[in-house]
Amino acid sequence: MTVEAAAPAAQNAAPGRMSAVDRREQILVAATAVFGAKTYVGTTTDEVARAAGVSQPYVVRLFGTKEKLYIEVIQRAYDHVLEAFRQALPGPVETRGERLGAAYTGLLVERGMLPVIAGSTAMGGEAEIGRVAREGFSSLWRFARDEGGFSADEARTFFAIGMLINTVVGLRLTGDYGTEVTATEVLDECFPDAVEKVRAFLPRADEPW
Amino acid sequence: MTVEAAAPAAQNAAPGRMSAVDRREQILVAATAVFGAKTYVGTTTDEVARAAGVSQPYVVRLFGTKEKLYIEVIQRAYDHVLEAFRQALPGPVETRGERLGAAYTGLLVERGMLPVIAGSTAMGGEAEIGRVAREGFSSLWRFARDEGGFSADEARTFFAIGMLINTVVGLRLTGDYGTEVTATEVLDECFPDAVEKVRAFLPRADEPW
DNA sequence: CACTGTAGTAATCGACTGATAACATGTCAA
DNA sequence: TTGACATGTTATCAGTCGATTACTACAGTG
Repeated sequence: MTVEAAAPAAQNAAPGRMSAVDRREQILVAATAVFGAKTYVGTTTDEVARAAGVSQPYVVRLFGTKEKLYIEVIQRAYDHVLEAFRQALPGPVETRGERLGAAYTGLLVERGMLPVIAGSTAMGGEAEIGRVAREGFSSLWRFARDEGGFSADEARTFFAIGMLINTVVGLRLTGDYGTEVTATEVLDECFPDAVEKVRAFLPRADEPW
Repeated sequence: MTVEAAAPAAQNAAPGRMSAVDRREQILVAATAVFGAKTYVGTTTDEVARAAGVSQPYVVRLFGTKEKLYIEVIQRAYDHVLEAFRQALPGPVETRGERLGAAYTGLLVERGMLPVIAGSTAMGGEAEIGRVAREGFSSLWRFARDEGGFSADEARTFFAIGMLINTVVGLRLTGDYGTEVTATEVLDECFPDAVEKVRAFLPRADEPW
């Protein structure tokens, strides 16, 4: 009704049986893509199921509820960010910000990862989900301060830019690149090193994902 | 089901009849609060109606569809931000950033205004809504560049901080102020001048709004 | 081969929600 | 006053969605 449902149908055609552990991971990957494209409430468990190539009741049974599934999705997303940061940390302090920034935009290759992070930051009002989202953000902040050696002010700037990236991604500004002044300028002048990655991996405005 | 519905029941007890124009504005105010608290898809037209003190069908009839209502809400929100920026612009260049920043956080007094802006930046995937959201963001950017005299780099930093504010608001980090390290640090060290306003007007993590 | 636990589906239900239709009430001009 | 339009409601529907139930099929073990 509100969303022009585009059911993509089993992206990774799932063969016969699979171990529950593998199936869980596969569903989490699919769910990340769908939740990232349609937000938490806008996503149906059926869409997740079809994206993963399984039946809708099976998704529910594996994760209990849609909420629990979403919580696992954002926890996994924050874990991936943290892991990417950790791997990008070693190196000269001068380029530390660029390295971590590149590690963040590098996550664009994992469909829905960044949109899910961005979307989770708007869900502080939900009791359980809000708790997990705050904890996820906090874990990144503490990493930057404790392990990364960022000062409070450096951390502020770093995270601020990260949130701007989230916005660019969320708004699908990349679709207007080259045709609209603001979009072109934001991307071209402000994220010169990321623009290629962003443009390559991001859905355009007219695509559901 | 997913959201612990807390129907606030007619905040501004609407007396008898009202001109359609006033009623529209009243509903837009209420809708801003509800959409801001529960996101677009998470909000029902019935909640908006009860918050405004009218019946659900009347909301639908006045605005056509829920989507059109939401579009008016975010357009109005971006208009308010632009207006606040415009009023805060005159003055010395040195404090320009602080003035505009204060104008932005000052919008916290209008319930849902900032969350609605923040939420709209995640809806680039929706055809109509995405168009309006991109146009809204673009209007702010062009204001900063053309009327505000910001360089591209200054604009980037300014908007990045704004998006970080959105995140703080969306995550309800203010609820953890004083009890959690990250929340306290982000608010205390990074937004020293805004922390009072934020803490005064923002819903806590356990409140729906 | 039989047994058993795990992977998976089809069918279906109850609650919710946006929208519509039909009806009611107030207000103002002539 | 009366008609006519604008303001507003109650009742209700049709579609959607998360969840439950009951069933099926496969794989490994003894």
